[in-house]
Amino acid sequence: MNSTPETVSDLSSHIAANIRDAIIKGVLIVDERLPSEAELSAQFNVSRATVREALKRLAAQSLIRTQRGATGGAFVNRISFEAAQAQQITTSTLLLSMNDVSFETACEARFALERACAPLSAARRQDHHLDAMQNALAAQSAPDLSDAGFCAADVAFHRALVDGACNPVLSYQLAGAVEAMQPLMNMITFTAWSRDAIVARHRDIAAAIAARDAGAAAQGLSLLEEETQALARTVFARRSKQIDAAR
Amino acid sequence: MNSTPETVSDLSSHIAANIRDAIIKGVLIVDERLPSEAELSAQFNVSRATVREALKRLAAQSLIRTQRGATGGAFVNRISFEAAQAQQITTSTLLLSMNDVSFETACEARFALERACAPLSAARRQDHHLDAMQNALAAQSAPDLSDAGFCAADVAFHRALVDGACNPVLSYQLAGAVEAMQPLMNMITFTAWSRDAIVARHRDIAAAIAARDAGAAAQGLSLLEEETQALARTVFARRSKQIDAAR
DNA sequence: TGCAAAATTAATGTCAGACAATTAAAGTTT
DNA sequence: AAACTTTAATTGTCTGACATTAATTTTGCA
Repeated sequence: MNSTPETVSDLSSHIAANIRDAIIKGVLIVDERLPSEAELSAQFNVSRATVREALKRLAAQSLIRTQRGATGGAFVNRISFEAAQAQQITTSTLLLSMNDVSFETACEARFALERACAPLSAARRQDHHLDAMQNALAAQSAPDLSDAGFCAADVAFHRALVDGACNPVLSYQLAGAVEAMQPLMNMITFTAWSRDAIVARHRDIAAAIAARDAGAAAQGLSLLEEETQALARTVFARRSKQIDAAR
Repeated sequence: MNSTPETVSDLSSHIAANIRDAIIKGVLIVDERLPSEAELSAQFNVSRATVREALKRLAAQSLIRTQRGATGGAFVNRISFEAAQAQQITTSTLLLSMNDVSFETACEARFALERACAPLSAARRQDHHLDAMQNALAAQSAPDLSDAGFCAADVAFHRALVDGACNPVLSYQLAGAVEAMQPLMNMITFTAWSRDAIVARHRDIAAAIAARDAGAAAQGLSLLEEETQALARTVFARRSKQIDAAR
């Protein structure tokens, strides 16, 4: 129930934490208008500039939005899954790149989570999820596709798979895991041969989901994980050998 | 690779987005010092107050930290798993409470994700993970424990289970799912009988993890999910009946 | 009267300049 | 050499002003 500690002796942090807690506890409800900056500065006995810095902090977390004009002000924001996802992707991406998380670790986490979606997706997927998977497959099979394009289609495929579970919470959580992997995936150069292997796995997985076969889908994901890990090992091994040779 | 759109015509948003992109793209690296506020205001041709609002936005996302004093300034922050988790928990919690996500949906997502950790946890758990689970179990078995205390111990148990997978990315992702459920769980009043049932399941799961039996752990989690869902249905049904009666 | 234009008002967004607080480094004294 | 003092750089805060935006009210005219 407690939010970020924020024990720092910053007035603006303190005020931001104060308002944030009120929002989390439900004292301030969605679309409710906060007091104006002038009123807040009087309430907290600080200058307007300090209040504004606090409000900007909250705006950065999508907790509030502001409107100008006579009836404007700061309003408690209803966090959308979309906005939350965007934030989570930014955070997850930086987390992976800054903390030297190995490809192996990130990949393992991603596929473990995705396998968790497989049974639900097999049970509930709609036709449009299958269509989205087929479209992604078609895109991936296109010749003369850049590596970035291949990765983008890859993400689209897996997001369709996850969305098939028809559980927005699951989709939200997985978006972070899948998208944050992209910079790591982009480090890999996909040969024509490895692309074929991936597409073949995807085809199996799509068929399993279409046939509502949860076991086959999970197995397809496990195979794909193994192949992806093996591919990454090969690429990184070759790269480090080149580095050694260059010395 | 793109961050939050932020097409709004706010100078401070614009500047924040600018610096954020530089961090994401790696133009600014960890622990690098940004130009001073005075320099930034000169560079972007805005006042210092505007620059400060931009920096506060970034600080709210843990992208930078600031230090006062002669050699102080704003520094690119290495996002820690801990800080990222705290943010994610705040966001996830609000997401669930503001978007009227049903208990059922959230619960389903949580257990699906947890089952994904079970095989890894069974394979890799260390003794201290088992100890943490046993401690949580003991806490949950204590008589005269408040519902909030019971829920807190519940969270501790499941986090130990997840941490057993020894994959920081998984732990990070799951923390959001597990902790964000707490406010929903707190809506439930646990009878002595239902507590016993939950503790019994936990005991099974802990034993399965200790025995490195992935299948049994997953099965235990599935049973626990069923019972939790059933319990929630009962509680909510009784509550809505009371509301009807009060009319 | 009815309606369009103009004025008013209340709010956020931005600016400029000042001072306080903090901290590291340089200088001074013992 | 060690302890103290000064200095300089930087963030944190305050004040007051003006710009911009947008809803509301008033005014003017047909």
